[in-house]
Amino acid sequence: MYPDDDSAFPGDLPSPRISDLARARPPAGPMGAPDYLDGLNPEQREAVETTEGPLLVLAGAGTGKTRVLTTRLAHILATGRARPWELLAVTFTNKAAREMRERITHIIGPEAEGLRWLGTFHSVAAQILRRHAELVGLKSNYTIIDTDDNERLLKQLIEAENIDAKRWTPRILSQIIDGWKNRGWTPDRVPASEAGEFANGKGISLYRQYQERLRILNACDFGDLLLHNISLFTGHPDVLDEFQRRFKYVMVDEYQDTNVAQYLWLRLLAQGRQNVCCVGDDDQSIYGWRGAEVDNILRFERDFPGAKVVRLERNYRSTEHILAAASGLITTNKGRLGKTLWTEAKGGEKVKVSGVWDGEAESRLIADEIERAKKAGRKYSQMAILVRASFQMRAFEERFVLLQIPYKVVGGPRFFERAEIRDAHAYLRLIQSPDDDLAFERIVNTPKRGIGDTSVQKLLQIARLNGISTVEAARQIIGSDDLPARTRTALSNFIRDLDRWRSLIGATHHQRLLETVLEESGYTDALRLDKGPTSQTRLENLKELVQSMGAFDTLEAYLEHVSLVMDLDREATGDAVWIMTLHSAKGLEFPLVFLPGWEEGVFPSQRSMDDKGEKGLEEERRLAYVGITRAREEARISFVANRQVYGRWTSQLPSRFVDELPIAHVDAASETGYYGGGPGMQSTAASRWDDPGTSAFQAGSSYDSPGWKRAQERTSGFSERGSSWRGAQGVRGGSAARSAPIEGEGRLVAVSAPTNSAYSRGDRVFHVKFGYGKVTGIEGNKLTVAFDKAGDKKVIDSFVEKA
DNA sequence: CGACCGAGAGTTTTT
DNA sequence: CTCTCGGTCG
Repeated sequence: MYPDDDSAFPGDLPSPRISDLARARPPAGPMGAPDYLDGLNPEQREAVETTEGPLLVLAGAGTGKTRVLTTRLAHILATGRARPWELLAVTFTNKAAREMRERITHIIGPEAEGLRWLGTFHSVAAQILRRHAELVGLKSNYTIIDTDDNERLLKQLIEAENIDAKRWTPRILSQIIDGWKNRGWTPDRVPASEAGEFANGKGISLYRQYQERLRILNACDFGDLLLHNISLFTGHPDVLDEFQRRFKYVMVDEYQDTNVAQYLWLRLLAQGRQNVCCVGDDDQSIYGWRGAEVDNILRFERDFPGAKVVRLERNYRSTEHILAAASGLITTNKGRLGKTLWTEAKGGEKVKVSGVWDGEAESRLIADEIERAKKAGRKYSQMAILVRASFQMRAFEERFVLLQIPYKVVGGPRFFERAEIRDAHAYLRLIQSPDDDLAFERIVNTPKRGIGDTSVQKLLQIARLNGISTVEAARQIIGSDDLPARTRTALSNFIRDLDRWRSLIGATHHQRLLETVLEESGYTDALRLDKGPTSQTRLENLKELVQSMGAFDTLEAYLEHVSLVMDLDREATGDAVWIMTLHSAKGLEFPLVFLPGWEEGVFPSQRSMDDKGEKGLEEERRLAYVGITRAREEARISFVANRQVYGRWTSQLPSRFVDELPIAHVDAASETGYYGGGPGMQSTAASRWDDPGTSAFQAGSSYDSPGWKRAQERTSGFSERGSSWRGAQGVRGGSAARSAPIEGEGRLVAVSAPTNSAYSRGDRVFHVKFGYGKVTGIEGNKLTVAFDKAGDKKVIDSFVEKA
């Protein structure tokens, strides 16, 4: 897992102790302590003031993590322990880095501008690599390629190997290679056991070829930034030493999301002085699927002997019920470092759980609640719908359009990933550096100018054979008779245009330059003629792109920026409900949060469980934890009995996570009539939520009460045995007698008794969505029915009636 | 070169 | 179901 754990690294370097610490006096507040320490709780303050030696800050959701991080940085600067350029502070996203910089500026003023090494892992690594690129076989003006270029490159390699590119797609290979890079493996380090991952063992060889192509192109992908840094440090101890000395203090945000390569990188840099502070929350590790290793945080104390661990457990965000519901849920996970969040915000609303008939009813329910909340004085922007997967968003969007509720979808295709933006960038890149072959390939025939694929292939071949750039190959071929005259003319015109545009650099402002290029190349004209539904938006995107370039002095500066910061601050839109995935909600908070789709297979996602088993399930559970803890005042969970997935109706079971919520902090909302979704279902007699005496989590009870312990010991999912949801539905189908509440381990549990089902095999039944069918199997209150039209389905008996 | 058709897929997202 | 991709035909 951790390659060459110790052997690959140079031995510990002398760690010079800073003897003249803290001579400078920080600005003093009324109590004699510096102002910025005011209002920190004791744990936060300890984390801030523990500047020397390794420190792990376990910061639960809403415990003031960012505040600690920024105050700590400010404290180190204010006490004169280090100068801004001697601090290394890494985050995962540009947004986090920006926010941190802003907040530090707020505390210490303009001195924060000197924090050159505050940034994302990738931007810091890119800076380091620029200085020493030649030591890993690159030039310092190397380009950073995006996933698009990456896949196109791989496609060429796959095809050159005569591998079936349908079975073994560039995307799959790209992901495999990325996974290897995330684990810190260069081609010669990939273990043989991984060889079978792609096209019968051709993966490693393709990886090697890919790296070779990148080197020739003087380019790297995102993973390379870290990997090249690691090779640089391990291969050149003097360079490592330089950076170890430079970085007096190292700080890492969201440590639970680091992958192995990032971990190795950090460990190399922090090894010298040992002044490393990692902040994270193992319970919020939700990026395992892209290489994050929770292990990194779990093993911190082993990697840095003598490490101090500070737990931030006081939550400032959510009310007691929300916190308790989330905490109860997450305790089902094993292998946690363990935290017990608490709050002074007692009471508040319980977490509301509602079950409804289908997706449409769910969107109707949530839209209604949003309107009601709006009437009660909440702003739309205080409410958010957090879904597991983006396909769930549509139902809400449709409903909102109908009711004219303003909403804003976060995520989706990002600005810099749109084709038209990439095309524009490719033009700029090619104008800037004529040997950017990837850019050339991208736009040589965009818009269509009569240079087809065959011609391009020929150009590539010539370029490869002669070791020249594709543009150079094009120049040569124009003078030959190797291509049809028409194509040569087109190519010649294109090259002529490129040269002309290039001559404008410096003379013309880069904003104007891009406009000229887009006009003269025919790009905008082609878009204007395009009658597709998106062409208008694309034109607007291009305008916005031109706009965004204004913030940069030169074209070069702009291009350097976009390759690393694939993110654009869009102007804030007005008051609107947020719709986003749980993943993109991490780090955010809202007074009112809706969590729809809590059904087995949707959330937890079937695929996560299939692919990663128990580990995948635990990550899903952490995602649920993240979801609930986004809520400040109210969290509303919902699930449906029937859902249309890819046009097929499927009957759904409530998520096991619903069952894992501690009863005392949950409200089944049966009194409001939601819990059944229809008339006659308002008062669900035997909902397990209603019983007050069974909770391990009652107000005032401590987490180590006997009931709590029992809840922790409970292992298997409740929905295996039946759930109150079915019990609730039972009322409708007249099958209440079949679902009897029983007392089990201190919990009131509705379990179906399999013996007395109202149906038997062979019965003809009718289902509202599926139509007529015949019962072929009975399992508790779940029936297997062979429907005449819809085929075999598992349904809950209360959803069918005798035909 | 462009328009049309059929097959296949179809979490989560950053840099 | 809906979208994207690739292939084929005119």
